[in-house]
This record gives sequence, structure tokens and C-alpha cells, in this order.
Amino acid sequence: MAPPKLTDYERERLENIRRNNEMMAKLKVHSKVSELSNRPKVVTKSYSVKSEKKPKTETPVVIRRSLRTRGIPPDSKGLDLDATSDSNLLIRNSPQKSDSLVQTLGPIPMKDAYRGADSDRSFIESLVDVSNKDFSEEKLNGSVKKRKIECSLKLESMSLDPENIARIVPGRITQMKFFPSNDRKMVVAGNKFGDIGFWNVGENDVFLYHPHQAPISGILVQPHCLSKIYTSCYDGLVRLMDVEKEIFDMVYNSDNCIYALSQPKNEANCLYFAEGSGGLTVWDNRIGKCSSNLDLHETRINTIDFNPQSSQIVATSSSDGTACTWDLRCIGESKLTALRTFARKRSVQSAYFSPSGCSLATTSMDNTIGIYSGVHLEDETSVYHDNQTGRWISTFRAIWGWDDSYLFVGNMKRGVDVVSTVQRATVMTLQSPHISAIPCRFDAHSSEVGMLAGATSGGQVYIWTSS
DNA sequence: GGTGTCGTTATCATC
DNA sequence: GATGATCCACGACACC
Repeated sequence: MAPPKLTDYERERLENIRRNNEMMAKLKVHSKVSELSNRPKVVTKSYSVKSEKKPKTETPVVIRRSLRTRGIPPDSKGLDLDATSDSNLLIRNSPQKSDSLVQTLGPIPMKDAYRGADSDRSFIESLVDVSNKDFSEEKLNGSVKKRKIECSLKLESMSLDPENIARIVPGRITQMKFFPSNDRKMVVAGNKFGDIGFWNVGENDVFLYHPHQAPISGILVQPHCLSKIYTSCYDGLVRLMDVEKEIFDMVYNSDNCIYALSQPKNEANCLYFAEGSGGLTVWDNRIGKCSSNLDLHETRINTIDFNPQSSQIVATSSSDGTACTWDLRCIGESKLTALRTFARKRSVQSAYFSPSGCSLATTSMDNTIGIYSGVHLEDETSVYHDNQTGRWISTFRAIWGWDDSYLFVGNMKRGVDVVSTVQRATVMTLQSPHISAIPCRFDAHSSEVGMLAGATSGGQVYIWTSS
């Protein structure tokens, strides 16, 4: 088959991509964190390219738009799996679709997605090893053991060791998670370009992959099999990174953006993702199909969170200005109605259940953090918090710590505000001279009390620890 | 009510 | 230290 004819514009962009890839290789994305952290000043300076000319453009952002949003009637021919003829793919700043730049549908070998200069073999083998080890121990101890956390967090003891700072991906981090492992302190982060980076906290190596073409909207490390990691993306795809098979498999492909990804505890068979304008899609892995497609909100759903005590109860937050709780047992009814609706004055960026499942915390663009408690979450408290992040910083989302006492949320002065649910106020701010940007996305380690990861729009991850 | 435009915000590489 | 590029979040506003 003859190669597609390219316009000057497309040739220029391909050349940019090639230069970009060369730069990433020379940068040694598989880099030494020590090089970053040994600097006398803040670590953000460390990603600069020494004697390298940076390409002007990054990998193009492929945006999917639904037929509905483009005012086109539904396609009667169904999904066209030939990427080169997929008219739903638009390249930003490009007036026409480009055959060479559209995303790959189907599985991508990890070796093709890898962006590091050195081999990722050690990373792959260690992840497979630790996954098997964790799984065997779990089987020995009786499966699905719920790990009880003795929570005795002293906020004052939380500190930021410069060794625990790394730039994991280029550009803005949109999602970041700890591996749900008791002994492994591994962080995985996704950025706006569709990259996924891995960092073993404290170690030197960072491993970067490029499985998606647009902002990463969800990362799910399977708790009972750490070598399987689901990712969702604005490009409309859900992928499964299977480290044993060494591929990024394609699970789901949509014309709509996917804004969030979630899964109930101990329920590996189903995936829930926020699709398009207010939709919640339920994907059943056993049959490889959607089992439900629910229209829950007027506009995009930003987060999906399951109640830790009841996997049938889920909370959604939406840009329509509400957070809602839902009972999925009623999913068969003609129209699912919310158990409760929590109305805010502006869009709601997150709604998370507390570790006990007894409270719900929302973060909204109306500059509040809402805390709901009581048997039916009827008791409402609003704590003022400046959530005006603008377009360059990922929106703030207050997360719970290791019990129902505290919430952690970034602030515009490069600190981490700690909100006490008892005092109903911000009681402390974690700060450090080592922080060079605003930490906007957070995750609390599942078993290590006091280990909190914060991610920035510059690709850095900061790990606070408690002594 | 729907659509389009614009202002706001921070980070980082380059000069 | 100053400057320019970034660009898919959101809300205000104008216009139809």
C-alpha cells in the first residue's frame, strides 16, 4: 500500500514529533532522580534540556467529539475500526484529519509505547514479581483480607524529604495514584499528553510510556494484581496495561471523552466510567460489553467514587453543579434517580466518601469544600477554600486521609491545606521550600499512614511522609 | 436555550 | 529576570 500523501503542515508536525521523541530519549526520561533532587533550589528547574533545542510543539492532542456534539445524526454503519477513516478524530489546530497522526486502536506493545532511553526490563520484571508475590501472600492469608489501619497520624510530623521528589512525566499531571501495595511504594501518574509514568518512591529510575493521545482521566491499579492497570483518557479509550503480556490492551473505545474511571472494592469484573455529557457507562469484563449506559448528569461527570462499606452505593460529582449518590441496585429501573443530590453554586470537581463511608466531601468551583455526614448525609458543612485554579492547573479535589478526621487539598500558594472535619476549618498547611509548583492532585497511601503524594502541573510528584 | 468569544490562572523553556 | 507559549476548565457575557 502506498504511503499516505502528507501536507507540508502534517510533515512539519511529524518532524516535531520525531524531534520530541529524540529529545525524550536524550533527556533520559529513564532518568536519575538524584540529578533532580541534588540541586540547591527547587526541583522544577531540573527538567530543563541541557544544550538541547526543544521542539515547539508537543505530541498533538487528539480530541474526540461525539456525533451529538457536532450536530451529526448517529452513524448507522456502526463503529469504523479503520482508524484512517475515523472522521471523529480531530487534530487540534489541524483543519483536516491527518492519517498519520490518528491514534492507534487496538493493543499497543509496551515496547512501542515506552519513551525511555534505557531498558524497562527491570521495571517489567519487578512489577510481575511483586504482583505474584502479593497475590500469593494474599492467598495464604485468606483472600480479600481487609487491612485494618491503625490511624494515629500526627499532622506536625508530616514532612517532605527532598529525596522523595521526582518529575515523573512532562507537563501537567491529571491523575496520580499509589500502587495499592503494603510494601511497595510505587507511584503512577498520567498527564495531559497521554503519558503514564512510574516511579518507585525514593529510587532513581522513572519509566515513561505513551499509551494515549489526550489527557489521562483515570488510573486504576488492580489491587490483587498489580501488573494490571486500567487507564482512561479524553481520547475516548479505556486501556488495560498488562505488564505480564507487555501490552496496553484496548478495553473500550468511544466517540465521547471519558472523564473518570472507577471500580468498587473487590469487584474486578466491572469498570465504571464517566462518558460524554453526564453519562455513566458500566463495563462488564466477563462479557466484554457495556452492561449499562446511564444518563446521570446534565454535563460531564468529574469523579465516580464507591462507598467503601457498600459497593452498591456510588457518588458522582459533575460540572452541572451537583454531586449525587446513587444506589446501583436500582439500575434496572427505567430511570435511575439519585438517593441524594448535593447542590453547589458552581461545578463540582469531586465527591469522595470518607474511609468509614459515613461522610462525603465535595470540592466545588464555588470556593467551598462541602462535608456531608449523618445517617443520610443530611448534615452539611461548608468550609471556604479558594478553588480558582484557572486553566493551567488541574482543578483541586479534596481527598480524605486515613480516617474521617482530615481532608487534604492543594492551595494556590504551593501548599497543602489540611481541613479538619471536627473543627470544620482549615487547621494547617503543609509547606516546603522544595515545592516549586502548585500541588493539585493527591493520593494517600493505602496502608502507610502519613504518606501523601501530591502532583503538579509541571509533572512533579512530592511525597510527604510521617516520622 | 444554545453557541461563540474572551478573561482568568501558573509553569517552564528560552532569551 | 523578562518574555512568550501553553490552550479542551470554567464562567460571564453577547448574540441569535
